[in-house]
Amino acid sequence: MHATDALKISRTGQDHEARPDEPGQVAGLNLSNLAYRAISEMIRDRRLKGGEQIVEARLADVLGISRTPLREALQRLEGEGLVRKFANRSYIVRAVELAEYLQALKVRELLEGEAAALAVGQIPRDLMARVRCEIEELRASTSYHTHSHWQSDDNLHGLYIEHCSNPVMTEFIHALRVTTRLFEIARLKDRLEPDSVEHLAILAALEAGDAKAARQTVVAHIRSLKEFTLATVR
Amino acid sequence: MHATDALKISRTGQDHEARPDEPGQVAGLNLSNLAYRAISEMIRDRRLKGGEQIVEARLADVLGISRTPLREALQRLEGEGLVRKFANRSYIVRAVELAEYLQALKVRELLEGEAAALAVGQIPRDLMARVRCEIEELRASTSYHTHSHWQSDDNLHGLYIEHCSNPVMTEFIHALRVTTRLFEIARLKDRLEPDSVEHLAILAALEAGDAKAARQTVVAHIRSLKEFTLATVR
DNA sequence: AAGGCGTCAGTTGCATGCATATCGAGGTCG
DNA sequence: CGACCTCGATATGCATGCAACTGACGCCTT
Repeated sequence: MHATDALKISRTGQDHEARPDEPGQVAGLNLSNLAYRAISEMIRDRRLKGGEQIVEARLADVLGISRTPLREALQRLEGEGLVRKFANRSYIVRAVELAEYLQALKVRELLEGEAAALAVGQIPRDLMARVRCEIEELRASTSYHTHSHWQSDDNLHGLYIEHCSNPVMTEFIHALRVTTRLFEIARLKDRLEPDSVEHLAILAALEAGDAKAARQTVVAHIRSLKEFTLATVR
Repeated sequence: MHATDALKISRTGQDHEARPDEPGQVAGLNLSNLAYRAISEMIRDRRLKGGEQIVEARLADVLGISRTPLREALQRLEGEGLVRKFANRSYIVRAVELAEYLQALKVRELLEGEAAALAVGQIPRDLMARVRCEIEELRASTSYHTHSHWQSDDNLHGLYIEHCSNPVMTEFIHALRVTTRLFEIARLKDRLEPDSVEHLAILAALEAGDAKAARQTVVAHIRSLKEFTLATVR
């Protein structure tokens, strides 16, 4: 009847009896919020797959909370576009199809290109050095883990996304990247080598302080991603 | 203790677009949704001002519903960024400051320019003709109404935003336009004449099928808006 | 006079219970 | 045999009640 407690969310990190005087309430740590984060993560990790139906009572039980905060979390996710609801039916985890993926890549090309150009000269050198190390380690590694692939990807793109001096642009690019990541790329592993090469090219342009090259390498990278997808899909 | 019923939302209204199995149907007509739409409109119409605190019980009473669906609506709005909440305090209507406004305009410049170029040749001529009429009527009118100013603005920009063949781009531009509209422009009325002129220039480029000119006139229009704001602010 | 503490009103957080809508299985009638 | 109706299992929609938290005010102590 009861799900294992492993997935349950909790304010305390452990089970019962919340400690009321723990600070760190910047984000707000109520059940709605925790559920929001948990579900958000489940979707990104594909523990909830695109198109899957969400049954409130069951998910609430899995998370160990009642339906009320769960529903609030789902509404928030709907506002962000991670789930949708039709008529009076269940929530559905958003599924990104090829067409939408390509459309989002097109927009990313525009925005990320601009962000890269704007970020030139704004990025701490040690940060770039660290990301370079990460890419090289990943490339040299004998084992492959999806998670570290995505992480390195986030870190590289984050370099210019976070330092373009335009928080609105930063936010929108993040949203776009969520969309593209929801599209399940077959044979993602085959992207490791081209990703690494292209990422290093972007890094070189950023380190050289060459705005034109930064924009151009980023645009080329995103186009390469599009070509790869089109090639593997057909 | 009861508010006047004037503002209350209701299912029974003439909302007759409730086709049972229309494919695009996302809305659903439950109280959460109605509250969502009502509040969304209140924010856009500035009946709820930026920075204003939202007291759940009171707003629920005004809308004639209980707190539960109201809270769900607020969560959704938070996902969309129209309201924010700090720690365990009340929701606050989002206030867009000058800096964010300018950042959003910068992004709009990029995206709307591209959208206009993409939309060339895709827009029904009669639609363009109608928008042209509207602009000319508005310009010639002796009275000024904020609402029709915004409406004409929406219609003109909508021409290319809706017909750029990239729904993802469409959606993001819409979100950006919500952000910029939340910024209260002082002396908006003084924008009527420049808006009209610039809108007609955009229209001419679209009608002529000149993609380069379309992008350029749109970019110029948005830059003009920025200049105007900077001039009136100081 | 200044700082600590209790109290209270106002507010949000959440579980619960009941009303209502949906879907499918199986029976009925044309 | 198929269209339609019924009924029950399963879902979602929402109001309500109560617990917990917050901020303000005033009293008490020092």
